[in-house]
Amino acid sequence: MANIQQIAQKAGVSVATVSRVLNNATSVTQKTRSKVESAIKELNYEPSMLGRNLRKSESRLMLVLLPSISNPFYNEIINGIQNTAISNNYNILLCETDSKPERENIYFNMVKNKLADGIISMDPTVNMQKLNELAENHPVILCSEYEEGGCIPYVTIDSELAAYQAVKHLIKLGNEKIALITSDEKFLYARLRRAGYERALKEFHLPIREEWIYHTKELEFQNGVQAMRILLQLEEKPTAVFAVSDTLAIGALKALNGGLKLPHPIAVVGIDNISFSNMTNPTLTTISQPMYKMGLLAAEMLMDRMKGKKVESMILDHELIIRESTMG
Amino acid sequence: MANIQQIAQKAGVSVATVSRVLNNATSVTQKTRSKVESAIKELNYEPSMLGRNLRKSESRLMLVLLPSISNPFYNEIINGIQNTAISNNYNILLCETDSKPERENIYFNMVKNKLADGIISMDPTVNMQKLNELAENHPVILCSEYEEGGCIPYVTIDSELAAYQAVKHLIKLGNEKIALITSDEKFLYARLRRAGYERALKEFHLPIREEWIYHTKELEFQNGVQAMRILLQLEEKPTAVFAVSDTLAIGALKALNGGLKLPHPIAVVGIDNISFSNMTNPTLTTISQPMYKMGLLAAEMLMDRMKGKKVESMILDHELIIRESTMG
DNA sequence: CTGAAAGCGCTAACAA
DNA sequence: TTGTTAGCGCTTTCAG
Repeated sequence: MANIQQIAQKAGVSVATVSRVLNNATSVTQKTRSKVESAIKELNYEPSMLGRNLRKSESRLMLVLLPSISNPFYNEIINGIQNTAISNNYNILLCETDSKPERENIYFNMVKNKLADGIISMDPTVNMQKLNELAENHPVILCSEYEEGGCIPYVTIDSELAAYQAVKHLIKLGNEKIALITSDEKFLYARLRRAGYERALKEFHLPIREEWIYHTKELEFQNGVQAMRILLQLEEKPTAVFAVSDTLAIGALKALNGGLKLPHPIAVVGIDNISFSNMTNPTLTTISQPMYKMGLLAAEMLMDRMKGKKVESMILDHELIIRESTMG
Repeated sequence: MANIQQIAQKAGVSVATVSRVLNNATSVTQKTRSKVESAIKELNYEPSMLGRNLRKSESRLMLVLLPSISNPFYNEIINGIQNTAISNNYNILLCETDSKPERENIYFNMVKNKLADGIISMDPTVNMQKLNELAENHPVILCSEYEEGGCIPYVTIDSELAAYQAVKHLIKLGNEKIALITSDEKFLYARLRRAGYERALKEFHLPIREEWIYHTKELEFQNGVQAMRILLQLEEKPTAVFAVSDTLAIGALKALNGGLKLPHPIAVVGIDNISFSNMTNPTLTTISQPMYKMGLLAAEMLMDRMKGKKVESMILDHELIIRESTMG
């Protein structure tokens, strides 16, 4: 592999001039430029980013932390991040933590080691203390999951309101026994969505019964299946279910169809509007999050941060999408 | 941020010694080591990978090219790649090309520019000519999609056989009118799967009718829905459908349920065994690919390549998973 | 066992 | 407009 020296020699100019050509500096005569360019072609030269990165002390890489790419919720967010990043000459490194602290540490170190310029975390399981420490010296943005009252800027939706609206929709349909399938309440979104669920129930004077609230360990389909099966074993069965993610809701739907015959179909609502939610049978009523926009904004915020600008947290709008799973 | 110089100064040793401590060289007395270590702690020092990478002329990053992460088929493969990479001190950079050549070029350049040490391509839309050129000077592995008779090592399954077995399964169930939903035949897997489909039909003296073969533009759910709708409009409707991916098959299933009443249910088989395939109603019969293993092997092959070893292409086993969509 | 020094490939300040 | 040169932070050879 040729280096900048060899190009300079071949073209009969200095390395500085080659560098100027490489970086489209204006102060190069067309004649010199051509000389350099033909030397580059001749030697099949590709400038090394390693040298440039060291010199400029940047990597133009941003890290995107997420627990697992198997949750399609992240797909569109990632698209948003990626498109924004690329158009700003950045690249993204997708980092699956699998909710393992060791993994997380690897990625934190990449930032500390200058191998990445900043980090967008979408991982609810992230170690907030460590992330806060990192954020003192490095650009960090939270996306979707965030810390209340924390100092890291975030972009998210109003989870409490979303849950409230989802449950209210179920109530308006005449349901009075509404179950909640949620995940571990160590996660803020789970606490907020539960709060929204309870607010709706209270507002309509409906009972909040612990046995109708099921906590899953993860957000995989199977967790939703499992949850629904348990709820169906109750003496007093719910007539409707609100799940805090589409993956759980889809699992619940699966447990419902082909299961025991019930006097009434059980209505189901999810959150996220993942693409698969329109392929289930029945199709899933859900709250749509502006995933692409969240990703786009998170990336913009990160880049502002990297430039040293201050950025404000944002809360985006969501929308109830009514489909077959709540149409009896 | 402290650098190695400052540590050396603080510890009263040379930078060489600090470097030795950093890299666990044996030839450092415990006493010197402690001095250095406490200096590191005191200054909160983190070694810069930028310097190391330049010096060693490696990035310990591998690129993973795929058309879109929204196809869950890639999830498990990526897990396999990632786990292998991490345990070898590598990181992966997921690269969505969106089937756009500009995107692809960005990633190829990262390898040329030394920003990445090698590349695993799972992108059927990849520009094979350019990839071959790249492979002359850089480590490249193909995963899933490959080039027949090409010189880039690959890991894949026997697509022709998989398709043959899927269709044979439909035939054994008594189906004689079997449609094929496939994608553009510029892709090798599409050609191979069609070949398997035709081999099975011929073997049982069943007709191959062009109107029962539908080509989709992409592999999204919606493409499958669309395809099935067209097939249902035919005068002579097929009684079974083989789709070359689970996403298409799931779309087909969706078009089928809630649609017009048919004398017999239409059987559907897919390929991939993505996690959704078990959540549809009915659940999907499919050919399971060993996705995790494919990813694992691809990563190992790439690392061997990066060490300069020769590697052999591999064809892995698949398996027919029978579920409700072919159980009438 | 430790230090001095060269150098990886590039950019940018300064000089000409 | 172009060249000279210092140096980004690290590893590694060679000497001691």
